[in-house]
Amino acid sequence: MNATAKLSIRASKGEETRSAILKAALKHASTEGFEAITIGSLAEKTGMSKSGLFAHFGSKEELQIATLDEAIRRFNEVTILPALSAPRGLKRLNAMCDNWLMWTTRCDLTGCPMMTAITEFDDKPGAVRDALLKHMQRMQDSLVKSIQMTVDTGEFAADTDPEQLAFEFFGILASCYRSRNLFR
Amino acid sequence: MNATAKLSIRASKGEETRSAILKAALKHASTEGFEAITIGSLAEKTGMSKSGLFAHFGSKEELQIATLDEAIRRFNEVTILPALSAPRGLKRLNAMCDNWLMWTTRCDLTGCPMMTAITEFDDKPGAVRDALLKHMQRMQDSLVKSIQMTVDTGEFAADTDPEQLAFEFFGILASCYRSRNLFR
DNA sequence: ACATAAAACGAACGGTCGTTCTATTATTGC
DNA sequence: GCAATAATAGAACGACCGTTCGTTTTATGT
Repeated sequence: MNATAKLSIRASKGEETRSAILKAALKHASTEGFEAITIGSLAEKTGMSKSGLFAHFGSKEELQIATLDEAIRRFNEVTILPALSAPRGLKRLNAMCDNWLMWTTRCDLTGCPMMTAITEFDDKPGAVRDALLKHMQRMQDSLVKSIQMTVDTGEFAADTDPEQLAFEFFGILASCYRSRNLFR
Repeated sequence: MNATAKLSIRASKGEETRSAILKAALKHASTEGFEAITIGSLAEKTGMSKSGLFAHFGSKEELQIATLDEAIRRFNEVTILPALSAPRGLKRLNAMCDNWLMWTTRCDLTGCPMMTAITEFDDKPGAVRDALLKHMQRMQDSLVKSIQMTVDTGEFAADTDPEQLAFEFFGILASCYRSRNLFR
């Protein structure tokens, strides 16, 4: 009779271990990459057997996609959602950017899994790349929308190109992450 | 009696095949990553045996470093060196930047091997990371030096921070490569 | 042309990979 | 509490990994 068992509504055992696996997988992917996720090492890290862990996903590709989904879920949780409580316009945009720069730290990750995923899969057609593209476009949309709102409130010049600004922001962000990890 | 045999000075057979291997390795690394270079697939691609290819490097790590060196060699060949024929200052900087954006295409590569290497090894201590760091700092130095010259000629404001500008340039460049590969 | 050295091969090694079975153990709904 | 069911374990698989070794082929210097 442990603490979680007392909760009236609780995830099934399977879902619990599944999310524990994904937590470990994400942590690994953020530093070593998604291709570096191996069933064996992940099983060892979670104290499971290879086959037991494998059964949750059915294939390595599915595991990679699930890990990518988990990354996005956590990203939204600590970056997009909290920013929505700030008023529309520059304040919200600022909050979003601040959260964005901090999100890996807040999720206890070393590198940014999205950046890693992009360089790993941008040239590799398949289901993982498709999922990645979908996620990236959603992220970009969130950013563009926030910029557009800041234009609408008059805090940004009316002739601002939200798409272009979002593009530049991505670049600076990439630079920050790169130099942070490469040069410490 | 083929064409190359007629040349009075010519690389030894070993050096020839070695550079052929590195050419294939670089092409592979640029799209799939340096960790994805396997002795077996590379041997097949070059029409050699695994052991014959392996003998040229002694270890996979040495092969990765040699491939990284080859990338830098080619980068300098098509980016830095040609720019030096332009007069110091803005013209040379411009030439350098133009070449930089085109270098992977000119070397018949799909992605940028340096960008790939960074995300693969920034968190992975070892000889490859050490070599990478050395190369990256040299690249950055070249850029900073060219910016400094442009300040010296008066074409950039005297209070320009070359380091900061170089940093931003790297970011924009990363964005260009990313969107080019991810969104085509 | 020939001795020597360099280069390339082929087979084998212990490991690890992702994946597939079957069997066992926990959890769940009634 | 007891079936039904989900979750996990264990062993084995073929494939490929990086690496070693002994042999054979090829290039080199004289």
